[in-house]
Amino acid sequence: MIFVPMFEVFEKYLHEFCEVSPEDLQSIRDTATPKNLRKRQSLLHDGEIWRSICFISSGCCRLYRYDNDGVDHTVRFGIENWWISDWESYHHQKPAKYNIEALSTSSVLLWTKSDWEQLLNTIPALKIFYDGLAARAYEMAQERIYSLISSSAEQRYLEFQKTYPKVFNKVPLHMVASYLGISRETLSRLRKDFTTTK
Amino acid sequence: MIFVPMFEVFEKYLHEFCEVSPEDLQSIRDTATPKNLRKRQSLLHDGEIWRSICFISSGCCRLYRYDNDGVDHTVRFGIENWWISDWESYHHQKPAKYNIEALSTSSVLLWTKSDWEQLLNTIPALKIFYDGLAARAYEMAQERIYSLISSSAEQRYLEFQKTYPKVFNKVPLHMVASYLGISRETLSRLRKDFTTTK
DNA sequence: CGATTCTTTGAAAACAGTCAATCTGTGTGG
DNA sequence: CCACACAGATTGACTGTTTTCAAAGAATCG
Repeated sequence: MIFVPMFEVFEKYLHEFCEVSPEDLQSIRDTATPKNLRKRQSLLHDGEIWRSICFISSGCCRLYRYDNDGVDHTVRFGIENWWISDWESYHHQKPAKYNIEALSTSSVLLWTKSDWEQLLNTIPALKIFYDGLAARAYEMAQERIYSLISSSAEQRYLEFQKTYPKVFNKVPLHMVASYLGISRETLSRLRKDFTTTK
Repeated sequence: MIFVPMFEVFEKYLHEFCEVSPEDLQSIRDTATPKNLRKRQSLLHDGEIWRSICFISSGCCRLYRYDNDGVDHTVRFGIENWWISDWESYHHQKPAKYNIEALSTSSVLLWTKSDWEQLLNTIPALKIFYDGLAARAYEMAQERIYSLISSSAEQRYLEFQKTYPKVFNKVPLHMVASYLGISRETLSRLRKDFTTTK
């Protein structure tokens, strides 16, 4: 069982942002379920209910959704030290519209909704940390919306590469294209333009 | 002073989602600052720090941002019973990248950050309500991102009209175009297509 | 090495942006 | 009450970008 190193990553992460007592940390540890994922393994299928919150200790995942034509669209990536969830399904405990899968071998920590809520209720520092996390997620979403309505595909590509280099280096280009809202062919041609004009 | 009706709107709204005692409600009322806005009046200029949270009692506002070419992009609308803020500026108390203005005669209620935090700390029900509000805002943002990366301009237009009819009917079309990430001319032509083919 | 998966390329068609002009409705001042 | 200004919406002609479809090259993995 590769339990310990996985939790160590989380513990180190948590200590950076949040002061919790050793006892509280123990509670957090006790309620966590570690899970190892192979490449392409699914964590959530649309239609299911997402019952946990999920911290990525290592590897890379994505949140995506199929449109009416069966084409999938990458809404969000997650790498180590990120959280990934379908918040809508989680908050309302209703069937998910989104899917989550690992893009490479990954390990994650899961807490059930009730356990996590319990932790938030009993550990004020964790609640404060978590609220800040949600606030930042919203800010990032707004920034992305602004980018999508105001910038060209080329600008968005460069911005993504610059802002999330670690993610960029871990995911296939056709998923970057999907994330940017353009076709893989267009992305390919944009990249070609850079190398020929520069 | 048109103080009372403005707060009545808020009170009615709050009661729908949140149970607070009369005393708590009084605290909330006491710390609110009402403000009337004329059409085009600004609530926040980029570069300033957004120091309050803002509830719209009546009228219509928008959150927008200028790009490097000086073109403005509407990131969000707000009408009665909505909140409007630059959360990034609010949370970190740093200069705003966004602007907020009234699109028609509007009245809003403002709470300073410290007053609001005080209220959240002393009124658990308000805190729970507020957390839920933030969660829903995030879900809506994610839905919008999905729409922007997966749907055509035409689909996004119809979707917006259907999902937010009240907003749609209050704002000029060129701002709808800006919100959808297309030019006003393109929007105008999309609309023309509907009337000729149907 | 054979089979996926990922990326690139080409050509045509669909789509969206720009610029400039016009049209429409609203409200204001003379 | 009219004339005018102004903001908002539309249109035309043109240009530029993006998609689509089909095919072919890389790269990766068992």
